[in-house]
Amino acid sequence: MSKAERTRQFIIETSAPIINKKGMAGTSLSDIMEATKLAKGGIYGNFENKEEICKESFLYLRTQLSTKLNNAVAEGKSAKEKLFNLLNVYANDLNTADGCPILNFGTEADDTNPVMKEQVKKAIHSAQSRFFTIVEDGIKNKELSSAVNPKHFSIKVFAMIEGAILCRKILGSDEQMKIVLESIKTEFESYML
Amino acid sequence: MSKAERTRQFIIETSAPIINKKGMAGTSLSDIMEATKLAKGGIYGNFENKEEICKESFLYLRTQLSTKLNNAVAEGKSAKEKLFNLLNVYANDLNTADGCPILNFGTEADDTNPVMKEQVKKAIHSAQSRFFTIVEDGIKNKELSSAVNPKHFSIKVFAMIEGAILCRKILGSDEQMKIVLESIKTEFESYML
DNA sequence: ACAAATTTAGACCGTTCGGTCTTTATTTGC
DNA sequence: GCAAATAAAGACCGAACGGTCTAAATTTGT
Repeated sequence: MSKAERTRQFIIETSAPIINKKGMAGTSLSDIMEATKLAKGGIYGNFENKEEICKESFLYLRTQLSTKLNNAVAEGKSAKEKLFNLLNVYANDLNTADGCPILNFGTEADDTNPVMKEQVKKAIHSAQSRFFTIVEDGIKNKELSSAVNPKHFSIKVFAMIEGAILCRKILGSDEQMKIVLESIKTEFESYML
Repeated sequence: MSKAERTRQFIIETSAPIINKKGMAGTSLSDIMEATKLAKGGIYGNFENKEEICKESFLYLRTQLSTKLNNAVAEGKSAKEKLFNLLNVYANDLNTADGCPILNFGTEADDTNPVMKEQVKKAIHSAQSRFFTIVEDGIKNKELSSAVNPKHFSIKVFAMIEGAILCRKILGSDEQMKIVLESIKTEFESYML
């Protein structure tokens, strides 16, 4: 890893949480300079423009969270374990401490930034398919009733969790998140054979 | 209504959809000047600063949507009618064409603007209590089983809808919203006596 | 319709914005 | 350890930012 590559990575990792918090438009280059303790030259030697830093920051946050979620799933032996492990990652608010990147970047990009919007679109599909696969496999394994619709379930669950992340952030409490996750668990258990 | 009051209202109504789309940080005063065809003096004669325009714009959007939702509920005779009418407003994506203000302002304000955050907080509670009251009244009227928990139901439903609004915006399709709303209706019907 | 009061235009202000470029400092391969 | 290559510093740029203020235009009460 060359010096430049290390610096580039360092800039991304340092900027990502700031951009996630303050937004793309709300984060200025001086915010990034201050956080990285780098001068303009150090930044622009590694990135073409602010837009690129934002794009890479989203990709980084998405990968970070994705890895954590995938690992949680992988640790489960059964569909139930997989789903519950996955939900527990969302339950831990440190994992989306500054909010979910899908929510943050998505709401900002939807009307203004088609490139980012496309990235968020991929992220949504990937998050939903994580739930989908668990349920689908559960049905195949005869762990779950074939009456449950994996597509509908995954869409509902994803939507509910994103909404709950928003509520947690604004209300400053994870009470609602807990209620939502409990409800998902209960519904899932009702599908078990 | 004085001239100034009319102008002030005109500025709010013109700016609100722009700020809802582009965000508070992403909307510049020149955006507002261009949209209203007013010069700086016309704007700053009626508002102290950009922040105030943002605050009033959110309040306006919130009231607009709130009124539409409340009217829908009021038109229903039974709990079922009330809820279904309410959900149908969310189903019509024109009502949240630029996205839900709670989602848009909420995600931007959460880490940066405590005053706005507090406004969004109120909006969430008010939206949730709309669902809560319908269910609670339905139980009182013996229309719904007392087994259903109004608080949990309203939290779940609100979260799911907010998530679905995000998905509709990013995915550019209301398929998922339809699935979510149908699922809510089905669940509600299962509670009916 | 006219005078006083109010509202709006727009020139102006300092600041900050994103971005460039030359100079200096630091890595890197040998 | 030294020279060539690379990376970072920071002065500099024009544009755009939010906001002020005076002068002109318009509304208002009579």
